Amino acid sequence: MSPEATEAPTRSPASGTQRSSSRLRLLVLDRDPGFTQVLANRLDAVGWELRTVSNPVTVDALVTMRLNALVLDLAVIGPGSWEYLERVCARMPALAVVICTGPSSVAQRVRGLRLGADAWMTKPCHAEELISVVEAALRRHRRAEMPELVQTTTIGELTVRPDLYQAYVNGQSLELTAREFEILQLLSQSDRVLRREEIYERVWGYAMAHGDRSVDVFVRKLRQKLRAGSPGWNYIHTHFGVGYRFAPEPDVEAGAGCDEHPAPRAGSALLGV
Amino acid sequence: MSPEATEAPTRSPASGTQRSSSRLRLLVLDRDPGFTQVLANRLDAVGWELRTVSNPVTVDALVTMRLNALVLDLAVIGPGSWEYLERVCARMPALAVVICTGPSSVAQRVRGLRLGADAWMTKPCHAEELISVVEAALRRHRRAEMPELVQTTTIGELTVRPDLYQAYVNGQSLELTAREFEILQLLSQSDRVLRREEIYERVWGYAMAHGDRSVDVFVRKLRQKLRAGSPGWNYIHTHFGVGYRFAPEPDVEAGAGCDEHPAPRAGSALLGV
DNA sequence: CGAGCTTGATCACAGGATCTTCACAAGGAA
DNA sequence: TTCCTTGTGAAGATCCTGTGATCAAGCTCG
Repeated sequence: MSPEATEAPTRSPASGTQRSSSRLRLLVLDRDPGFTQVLANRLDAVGWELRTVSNPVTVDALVTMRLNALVLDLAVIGPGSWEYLERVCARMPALAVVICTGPSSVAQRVRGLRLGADAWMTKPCHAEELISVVEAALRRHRRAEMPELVQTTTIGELTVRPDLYQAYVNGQSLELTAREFEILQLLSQSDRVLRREEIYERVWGYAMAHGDRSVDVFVRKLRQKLRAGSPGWNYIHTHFGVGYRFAPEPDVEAGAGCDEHPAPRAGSALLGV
Repeated sequence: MSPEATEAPTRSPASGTQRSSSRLRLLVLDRDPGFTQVLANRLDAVGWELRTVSNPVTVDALVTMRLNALVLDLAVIGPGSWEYLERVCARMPALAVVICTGPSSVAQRVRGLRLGADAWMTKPCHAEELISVVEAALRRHRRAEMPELVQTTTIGELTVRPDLYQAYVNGQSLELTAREFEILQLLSQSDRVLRREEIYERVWGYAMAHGDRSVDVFVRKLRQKLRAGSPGWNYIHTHFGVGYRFAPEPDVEAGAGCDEHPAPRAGSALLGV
């Protein structure tokens, strides 16, 4: 087989970005409690991680927060806000910055945008609109950073490389097919039991027909290849009547009595539907 | 054809490969002559290529224009403007879209942004501000594309020269056409598997139609020329069900004991939503 | 302004690789 | 035991990619 399929290239691609699949992190620098509260409620529903601060924050502090987006009221910064904005944008080019501040002149808005802000909203404004503006800005960023999101992970003897759409054991490719890889990746990313319907829907993209055994068949193929490449390990566990769970465990071949209940990870199953 | 620059294509596909050098192309769909005139004067000074149209334009027509940005007055489209906006954004994800229209409700603005617009300006507005908003939207793209080395690189026996828009082996030109070169450059710059849709979008500049085989055909032509110029090497690898990956590898033709190379397996994307 | 050449878009077909589907065996639950 | 769920193996249906050819559009050169 072709070398590339057989041996995992050594170079490490995905220079791990921090913002993996976690929730979007947004900081709001604003003093209006009412405004931030409304925003908080709305964002909570959307699932974003919101942090609100009403006093100036140093640029370095912002950096350590690993934000995805920043909503800034220039009034909070006061004089020197232009320099501040410029430094923030220069320091974190990948950060989505939305200025949300009181009445301003055209010249001011132009200046803000030229310094690196992605959008300018004038207060008072509707929370929903602000959110969609932030979303629009993030959409661009995400598109730009897509390639960075792939991160190779290693669990047990297994190495999953999304950039190559392949899994390896000791640098040896498992020769997974597209679908097999997707399922393995999905399973390896969650440490809970996944129902067949869930797996099917997330991999195939649409609802599973009643009685469809595709997932079972693929799990079998996966186990086959995993066993071949990494004998002595058990990766995919069956939860009778529920689905499958991924967790690397050395085979307790010999009489070791208790083989059961392998570490009930947090948030075990979802229980019956 | 001359080995060197097939003359930098007027504009660049989204790949931004050479976008940096060519003028930005902007289309304004608006009926206000005064407004567009002011804009024209201003943009002329900035060096952008502006085109103004006061009647609806089909999405396909927009695609052929190879735009960088679009400023749209929804009033020009009339009923069905939402669908229009949606189709435009879906078809050209890399296009910067700014809605510049009359008075609107919060709900309308939110809807527009959610459908894919990058920004929303309310008329009447200042030309200078509109320009800076368009710039802000474009900035993201360019930033994403900046990292591209306008620098010649050599991999395997292959030398890619963006400055000449051509690839060489032993100083011998491969006589690639513009599009062939763009694809080769894109592939050679990333060391991961690229899905066809991704390749298409970054080279052609808009979304790939379902079932389009263009990428395959070009890859075939590329392989042909690569094989002709650099026999004994394998550059583009197929990942069944996923796409292609670039990696120079000497052909392990002869009886080397090792088995065949049945195309590197690979998993497919994480489903594209 | 037209002939001739180049480039890019589509098709149809062939050979494989991958998925689905089945029927049956094996393992759990009651 | 008896019913239901899951593991297995295999065959046929599908889907995917490589390839060669055709056609339209754009450009160059007379």
